[in-house]
Amino acid sequence: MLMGVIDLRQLDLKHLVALDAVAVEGTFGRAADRLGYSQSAVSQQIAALERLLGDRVFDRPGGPRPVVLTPLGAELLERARELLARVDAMSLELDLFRTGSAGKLSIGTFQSASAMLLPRIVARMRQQFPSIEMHVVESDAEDDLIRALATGEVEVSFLVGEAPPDTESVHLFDDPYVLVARPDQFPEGPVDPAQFADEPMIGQHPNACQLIGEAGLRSAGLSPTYVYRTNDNSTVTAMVRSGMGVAVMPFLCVEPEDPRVALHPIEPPIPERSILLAWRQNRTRSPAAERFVELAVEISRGFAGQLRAIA
Amino acid sequence: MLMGVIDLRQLDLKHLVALDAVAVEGTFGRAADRLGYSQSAVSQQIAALERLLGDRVFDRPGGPRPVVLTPLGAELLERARELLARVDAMSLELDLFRTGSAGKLSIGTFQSASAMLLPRIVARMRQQFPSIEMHVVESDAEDDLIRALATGEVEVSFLVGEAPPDTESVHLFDDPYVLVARPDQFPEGPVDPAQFADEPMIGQHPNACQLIGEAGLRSAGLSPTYVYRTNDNSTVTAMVRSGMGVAVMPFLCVEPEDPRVALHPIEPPIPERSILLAWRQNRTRSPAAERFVELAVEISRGFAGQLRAIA
DNA sequence: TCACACCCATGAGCATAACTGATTGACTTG
DNA sequence: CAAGTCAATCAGTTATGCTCATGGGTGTGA
Repeated sequence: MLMGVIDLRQLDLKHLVALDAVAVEGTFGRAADRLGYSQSAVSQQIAALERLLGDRVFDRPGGPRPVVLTPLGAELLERARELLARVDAMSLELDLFRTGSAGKLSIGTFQSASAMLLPRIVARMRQQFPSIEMHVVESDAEDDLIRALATGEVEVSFLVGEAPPDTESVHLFDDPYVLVARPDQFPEGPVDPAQFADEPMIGQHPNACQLIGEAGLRSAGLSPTYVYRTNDNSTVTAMVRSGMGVAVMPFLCVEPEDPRVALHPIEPPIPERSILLAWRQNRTRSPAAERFVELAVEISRGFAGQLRAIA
Repeated sequence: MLMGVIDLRQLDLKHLVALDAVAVEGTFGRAADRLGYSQSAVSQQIAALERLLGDRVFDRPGGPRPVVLTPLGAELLERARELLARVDAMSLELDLFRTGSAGKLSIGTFQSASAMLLPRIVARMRQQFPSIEMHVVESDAEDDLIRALATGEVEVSFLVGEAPPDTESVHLFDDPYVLVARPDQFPEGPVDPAQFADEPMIGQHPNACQLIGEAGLRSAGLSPTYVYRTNDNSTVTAMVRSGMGVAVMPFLCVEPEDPRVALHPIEPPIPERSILLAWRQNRTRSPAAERFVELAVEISRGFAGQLRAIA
């Protein structure tokens, strides 16, 4: 940080622009015209530059002959142009960033959100803002996501349940738990928890969704016994299909188009799983994050409609 | 050149330094202490930055909590640090250039100078200033060299004879023409031009050195007939050795250690060839060029002594 | 050779930008 | 709720940057 004789940090970028203009025009006066200054101003700007460098940057032959760069001036100009180009590039990049058409966005998510919700949002983002670079951090441990949010590792994160402290969030929708069973196992329509109280259960390894679901079942009076646990949702349905048992899963987690299993609303319902999108409280969000939130809300509305259709 | 919303060319580098300090310290006040400003000043500097960008670069939570970068601020800081590093590098580079310990130097030269003089100077330069990058332009047409000097393609150039207009120069030494003959051809010591008036001559294709030499011979009353011309000096001596003829060459051009040819001063002498080092008049020379001139003078003095020894 | 044209440097005057110091208001914490 | 911390802001001063006018130095053409 300690500089030698020259410390260009005191430099004014205007002076470099003036240097360039004079070098091109060959005359302080014409350069001044071009820049909209008086000749005197340009003279003083170049003088300031030379004071900073400790040496002349132009030879002034006097009379009507044009001024010419000294070797030092030529070295400086070469670097100055590069620097100004860099500054212009910065202006552009930051402008793009500010308007949200470029930038980086890190997103926290968990399995079911990344399975059903995230792909649609990401697809829309990539289509509307192709220059936004997205990075996804997935964890099924809610704590990880909250921590990532707090450290800034992710700027927004999908979460389940209540908004943690120091965050703001939007509620996206409530994801009801549904019963997944063999097609012939129950008549179409709602099923009472009592009807499958004795069925062996298929489920995920304990994570936020799973635990909330189990708590819901217990509060409905059931004591479910799990005969198989896997975090792979298609394996869950496969197990149901094979007759090993039934599953109670968030609607988001099941592939609704699979004709080989039946989905039943649970009636009376067990508490829904609230899906929300959270970010740090009182922090300015990047425009990219704003867009992401907007899109998430919009797409979630579509999901909510879908949910009403089966519930 | 027309900027969008943001034009960082109006930016003051001090503001970027302040941005960095605040980001590191977490507080306007501590950043101010570090920078030697008042808290108010830093506050205003950041405000100026934000005015320029059109958006906040820090979130100010209020109270004793530290300020934190907004996403835009983080993007800016990343680029700002890069830019400041570049500026510091520029300071260093220009300082090295200014003191002559680094830089570029283009040198104009012609055959005999590049054969005998240039290697020694270049060697000393490379040894004393290893970071100076030298570029040599060689031409046996004096006009080319003068033109290169005028356009700035070379900053200094070796020349023969008189200094052209618009140049300054130092006289390095006078290079006498010597007779190159077979060892048994003449008795050791000076030879009168009349003694080899009828000998067939070996010489170079017409260039500055050669023409000056021929003119000298003619003014001494000779009408030399050339039976072989080559620009390769060792071929000239080889031809002399083979008995094809004798050569009159600038002393600089002959390899003085070759025992298979004899060198004779010419007495009365034909006009010497004045060797000088020239540069553009009234132009600031780069420190590298100054060093080069100094070294050239110094080394030429050694040559002059060597010349006196045989003349 | 002399007047002229051209061009940069410089000084005076002025506007504005930048900094200091003191104060205010917002917010957190004990 | 009081104390402490911190950024914003206001007023006042200093410094900087600009314009205008002028001076000096250097080629150029009558």
